[in-house]
Amino acid sequence: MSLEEKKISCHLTQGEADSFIKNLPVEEEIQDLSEFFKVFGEPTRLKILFLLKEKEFCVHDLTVMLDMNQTAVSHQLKYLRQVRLVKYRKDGKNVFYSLNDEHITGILATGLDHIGE
Amino acid sequence: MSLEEKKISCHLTQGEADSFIKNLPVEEEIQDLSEFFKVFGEPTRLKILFLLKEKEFCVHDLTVMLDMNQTAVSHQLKYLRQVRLVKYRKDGKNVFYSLNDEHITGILATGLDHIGE
DNA sequence: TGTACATATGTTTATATATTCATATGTTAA
DNA sequence: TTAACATATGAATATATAAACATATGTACA
Repeated sequence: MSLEEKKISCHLTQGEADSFIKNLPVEEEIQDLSEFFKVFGEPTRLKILFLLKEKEFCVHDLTVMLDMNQTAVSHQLKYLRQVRLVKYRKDGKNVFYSLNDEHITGILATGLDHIGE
Repeated sequence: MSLEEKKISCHLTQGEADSFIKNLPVEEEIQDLSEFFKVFGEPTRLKILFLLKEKEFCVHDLTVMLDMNQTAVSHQLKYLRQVRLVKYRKDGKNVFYSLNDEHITGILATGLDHIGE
């Protein structure tokens, strides 16, 4: 019996295990992917994204509609900026934010579809 | 000038703001949705899901392939069970886990598509 | 130029949670 | 029925992070 055939686990040989591990996304992709999904795993960010799906808004618009602290909204917008899901333009005293990724609407729709069962 | 027309924010009247707020998913949906996405926002859970996408595995299989503490794996499997993304069957000493949701593959693919740009 | 307004950001605090440790439960086979 | 193995789980710990607080920056306008 070769080394390859020896079970290292319930039903796995070393060779089989290696093969499954090899087909996993590499560590960096896993990290990036989890950070991408993490964005959507927080209620405030979700609400911001749902609002921006309709049209661009300035920070104060969002603060009013979300009924939240301006600071909290700004921090979340900074977060969304860093992961490049939103972009912004300055106009006088205001900064207008809008979506910057065409996947967002689809992702949100899939999620809604899921919980709507 | 009616109350409706008075700006309460940068460019919003009260009526407009109310309208956008009304079109948001209700609070409970937002909560459910964020908890759904939160599942995918963690590297260990992602790896488990990617592995289970191939075939069912017992806890020890996963522990070996992920090179992780059995306890940590069990805790994440419990989590995944609770949000109904995996199901399990017992077979003697082993418990085999498999995916329990047809959205998962699509969600993962969309995410990979996103980070692959 | 000073005041009000809009936004950003560093720090702190409170909370959530991933992992580990210790241990319990359950199963199989000697 | 005892030993070895597989899995689960409660508690402790360490870390991440959302929100709040204090404050800074930047803009417009009187």
